[in-house]
Amino acid sequence: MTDQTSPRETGQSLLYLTDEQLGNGIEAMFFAYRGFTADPDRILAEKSYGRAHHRALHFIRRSPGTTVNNLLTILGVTKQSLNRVLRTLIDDGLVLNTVGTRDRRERHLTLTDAGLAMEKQLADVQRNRMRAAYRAAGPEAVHGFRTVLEAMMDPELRRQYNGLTEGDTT
Amino acid sequence: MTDQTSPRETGQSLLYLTDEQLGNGIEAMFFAYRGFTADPDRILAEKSYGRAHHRALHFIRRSPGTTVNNLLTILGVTKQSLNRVLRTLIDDGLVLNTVGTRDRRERHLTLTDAGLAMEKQLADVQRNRMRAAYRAAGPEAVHGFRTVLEAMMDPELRRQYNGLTEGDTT
DNA sequence: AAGAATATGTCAGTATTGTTGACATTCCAA
DNA sequence: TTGGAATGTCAACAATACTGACATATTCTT
Repeated sequence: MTDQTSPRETGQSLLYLTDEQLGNGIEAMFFAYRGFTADPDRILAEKSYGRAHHRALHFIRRSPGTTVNNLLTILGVTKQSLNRVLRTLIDDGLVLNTVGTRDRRERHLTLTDAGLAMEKQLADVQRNRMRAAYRAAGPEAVHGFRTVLEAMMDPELRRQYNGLTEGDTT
Repeated sequence: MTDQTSPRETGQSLLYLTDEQLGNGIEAMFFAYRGFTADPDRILAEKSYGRAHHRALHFIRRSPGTTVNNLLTILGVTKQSLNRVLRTLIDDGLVLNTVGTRDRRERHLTLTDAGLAMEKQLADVQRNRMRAAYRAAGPEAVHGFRTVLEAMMDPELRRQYNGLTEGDTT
């Protein structure tokens, strides 16, 4: 059997991290991410959309009026890849693409009512799972969860993330 | 600003979970998973492999002698998809495919020395990030992290996961 | 005003990873 | 001995990513 995480090590240094313990965390991420995407995926499949559409809808709702470039940075994909997804969302009337007023080269992206409804439907099932997990685990676990996830991000992504979640002390 | 997680709610029930708090957790998963896969992805790209190869190597090392069917269940893909990946790994001499002794229809998968080396190279960088995150977050956060991830899995995947990590009380 | 730089969009080609469906082989078990 | 399970393989297709090249409109800089 594996040795437990030593309770002697509290605070900042966590010694005795065996490869196996770390590997279990890695597998936990893998399996949890599967669960994390499972519910939206089922809805998306019905509507012939994919995860890429979900991500676009999510971040446009999150930052209404965001520019294409900003979205590219957050999503970390190429403009060609994003454009394909945005094209279908715009054509299907879920996303509005408006020329910028200050800088007319920019396109500002917002969700239409239909887009908002779609995003909500996806967000709801994903939040439901999240809520259930949070409730089952308890507030202290949730805090630790968020702390570890944040520490796992690339520094640049962490900045993006912190910019989005300002004011949330969960 | 968002209200904090109420310290009154400790233990099992966590009320006051706003959509925004849950959404932040969702984004944390998204950004953290990007970080989680970033390091192995860089190595894989050099060698013209993908994440699918990494996952196969990981779980074969984890359960040496596992059957194709077992791997299919764990990975949650079709046999055609897995077979394509296994084919290249076998042809490249990273995975051994041996006929079962008890049931000769089954194929038992194990890593060759080259496969073990490759898997270790990938696991090392992924564990390094994990270790850094764990250290930065501290043991209690790690415990919470694992608890929430486990609660987020589909029940069936959780069973798979618990089967693999038996004895780890981290 | 000319030219550089920026933001966006688009076309073409390619790779990875997933899917279905069909079919063959091998072999265990009733 | 036959039915079904485990495995492998072929073919076609779809989603999502990539690179590279190029076009257009706009803004900034000199």
